Amino acid sequence: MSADDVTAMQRFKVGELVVDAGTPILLEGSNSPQLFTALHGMGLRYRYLENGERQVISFVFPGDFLGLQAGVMGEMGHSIEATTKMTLCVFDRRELWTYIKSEPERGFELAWLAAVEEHFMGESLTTVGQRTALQAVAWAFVRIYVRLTAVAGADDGSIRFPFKQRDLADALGLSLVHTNKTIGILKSRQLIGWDGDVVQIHDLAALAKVGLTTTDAPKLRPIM
Amino acid sequence: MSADDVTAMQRFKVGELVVDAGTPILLEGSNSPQLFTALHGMGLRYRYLENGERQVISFVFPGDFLGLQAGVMGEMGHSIEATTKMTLCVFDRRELWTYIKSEPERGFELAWLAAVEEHFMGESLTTVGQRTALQAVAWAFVRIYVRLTAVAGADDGSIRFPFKQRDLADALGLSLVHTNKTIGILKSRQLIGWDGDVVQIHDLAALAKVGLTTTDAPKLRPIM
DNA sequence: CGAATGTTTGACTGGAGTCAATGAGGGTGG
DNA sequence: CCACCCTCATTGACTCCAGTCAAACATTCG
Repeated sequence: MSADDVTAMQRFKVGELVVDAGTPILLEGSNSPQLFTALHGMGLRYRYLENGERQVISFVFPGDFLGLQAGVMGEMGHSIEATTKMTLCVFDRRELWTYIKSEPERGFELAWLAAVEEHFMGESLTTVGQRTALQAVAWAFVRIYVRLTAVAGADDGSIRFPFKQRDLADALGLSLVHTNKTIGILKSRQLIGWDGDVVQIHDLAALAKVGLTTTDAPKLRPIM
Repeated sequence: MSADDVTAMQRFKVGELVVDAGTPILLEGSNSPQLFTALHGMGLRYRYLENGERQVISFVFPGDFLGLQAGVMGEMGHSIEATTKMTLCVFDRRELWTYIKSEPERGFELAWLAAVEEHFMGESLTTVGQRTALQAVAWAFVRIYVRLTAVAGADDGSIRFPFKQRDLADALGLSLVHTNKTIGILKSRQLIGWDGDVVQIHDLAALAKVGLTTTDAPKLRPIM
């Protein structure tokens, strides 16, 4: 964003919110008056099925915009919860309209955000549907690593990943047990390490090969 | 859309395009100068994996907007192909910018379109990841039936569905053989019929129950 | 020290994939 | 008109990946 954009965002901004780990931020079906940008910490987007299973839609990392669906459609299609303590930049939904009217370009940016989310979701859909557990887990680590290092910059082969194996399993549509065993395979092959909330990527290229993906960072800027 | 909106769309519209069955409309990675709205006919959104597997992202029905990602992000994340002969309403991408500037509300509508697509994709993700073949297939028929009858109106329990079992299998991430057997179960239970390109929904409520879903039509209007 | 949470392993089962073959239509050219 | 081919639907046999059940560890916490 340009300095101009930042100024506009500042006017739009209402305040900052700090939530503890485990706090629900947005609920499926809700029409929250607030929208957020994640500044620090990490979280989860998820939905529950009728049978009690949980599907993790995606992980929330710093820089992600939260509540787009509520802001645009009036209702969230999934819930969002803080996994660690999180700092959120808060926007008022009523101001969103004002914000868009101030510059037509704002509306375009909003659409761009939505399109990016859709893009990632399409990629997830492909992975969950068509790959073996080993491929899916490897794919997930590559995507997470690329996403985190793209923003944080620091690229020493390790990332902070404060999630549980249960979360990864639910994200990939795999059982906890099988996810654990699959992670074990990647560990034994010296491709990754995972201890507590630190994940180490020992061989990104090899991991990408296993996950049938590339290490390309996604396009991050609108083209207009 | 209001009459006003339609007028604005008309100015934006470049022309109509008729494509034969099997014609690629938008390709993954491409930056098409044109955007489309499907007027008649049906198609498929899909991606190919490195190993040659195809994942069908969604079916394209009349009323769907095509090329949003290319228009906003500058690159499609998936390909779109006509399954039947299709009539498309064509828009020029360069005009999209002009269109948005004409009324800030336009940008919002664009974001709304993207959010709706994302919403559906999130639902698909949940289904593909966590359900048995029987649940997934039942879910798919319910969603397709609800979507088609919501627009076409005519609701006599049967819909035109010009796709192959292969397409449905790729959409759900199932093998062709297993999809076929699963369809056989639904047929034997008198829940559906499928002959050629006509699918009959004999018992929508029961089907929804099997698919762990509801028969609710999605919200179709922005709230601002 | 128990209680709670999360990771790791093993044994067993079953749903879904793969391979393979048979039908069932629809086109087409001899 | 019919043999041939091609696509798609259907069915059976077999295999295996991943789910489920169950139990043992490892940590943290009150």
